Amino acid sequence: MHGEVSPGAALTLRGIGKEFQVSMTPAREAVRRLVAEGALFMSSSGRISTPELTHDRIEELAALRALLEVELASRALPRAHIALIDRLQSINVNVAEMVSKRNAVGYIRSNLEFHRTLYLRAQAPAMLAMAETVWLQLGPTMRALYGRLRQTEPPYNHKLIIAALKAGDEPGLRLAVRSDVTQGLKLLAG
Amino acid sequence: MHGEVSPGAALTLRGIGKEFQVSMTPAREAVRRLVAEGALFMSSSGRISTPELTHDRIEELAALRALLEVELASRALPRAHIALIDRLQSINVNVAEMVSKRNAVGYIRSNLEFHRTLYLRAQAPAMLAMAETVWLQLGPTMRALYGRLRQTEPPYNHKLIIAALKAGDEPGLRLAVRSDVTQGLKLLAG
DNA sequence: TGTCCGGATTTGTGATCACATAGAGGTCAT
DNA sequence: ATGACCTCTATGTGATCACAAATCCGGACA
Repeated sequence: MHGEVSPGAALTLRGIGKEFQVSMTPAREAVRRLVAEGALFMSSSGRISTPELTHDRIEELAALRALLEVELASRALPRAHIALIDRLQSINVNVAEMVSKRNAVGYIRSNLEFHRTLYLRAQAPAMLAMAETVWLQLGPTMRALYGRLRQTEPPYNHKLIIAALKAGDEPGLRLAVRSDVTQGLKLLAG
Repeated sequence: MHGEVSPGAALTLRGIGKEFQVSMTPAREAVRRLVAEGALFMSSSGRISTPELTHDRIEELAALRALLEVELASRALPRAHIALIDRLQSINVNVAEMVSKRNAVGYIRSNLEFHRTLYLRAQAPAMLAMAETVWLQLGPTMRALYGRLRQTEPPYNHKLIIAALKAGDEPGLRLAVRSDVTQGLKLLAG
């Protein structure tokens, strides 16, 4: 999810087992789960690798993010008190810091933390789980994306999101979330 | 997915293995996958059962269905040729037949086939997979729902869907799909 | 009659093994 | 130099086992 693994990287059950000091069995179960969630790809012969997404697939996943996350944000809005907004702002400082440090994994991690913190307020666990599944599928690809980020791109859309939350502006919030989710991925899919 | 198993039913790895003439290992992997997809519930001690959904969760899953399936239908609309519509109508005959026979599993199966056939045209595999995951989560609960169906409820919304497809009427299609997806589950969640 | 305790049984977990097959890498003929 | 072929290693699969823990079922007791 955090882009620590490159797209197309090959994995083996024995290798995973060794890495985490367990036998093949737990490694297999973890892999099966991740395959079910779309986080890993299993070839017809059973070989395991990180998926290499086509442009079409990236666009589709971006559309899914927009669909789900706009709804989650919208549901979180009426419950977003000042404490939440403060917390989002503090996470946003981290995001900016990671951008300036050009730390791709840190950027993705804190960016997703920003979104998750907001969506947790939506009280919609199944919907949040689906959004996280999409993040998982995009993980390896996102890293490739943020490698191309301009040097010190500020999380501008995040500021729009916070402003809309403060103002209780639902249309504005929906638009800001949609932009935030879509813009980076659009660049990559193009 | 088809409601063949009741909500809250307990399953064991050895039992599943015996049922399908395999050892525990493949049963475990299948179960892990289904747990990952939300189709099965695993207690903190690892016991496996079909989930018993709360009303809130049912409402949330219904909202997810609406969100995803409206989008899928909308994307399928421009590609819906007459052959597809014919096929939907023939599936719809099956749906009506299952309703009149009060065959719950058959009803669910053919109803989902109707939706899947339409959504396949959307050319959005990730989105369809997510919709199917929701169906999977609702499976056991849906059966309980359709047990309460009125005797010969015709698939009225399906006819609206077909009419909207024929007319190329996107707003009408979105509304019809939303109603079809929501109405039954609303009854159950209430 | 209801409650609590204790042993027997069920159940999931992780490890290990034999096996079939897919890839990788080298060899040889053209 | 290139492509076909072949061998050998790497890899996933399914089965089985030992083990720990949870659950269940009786019985004893209040």
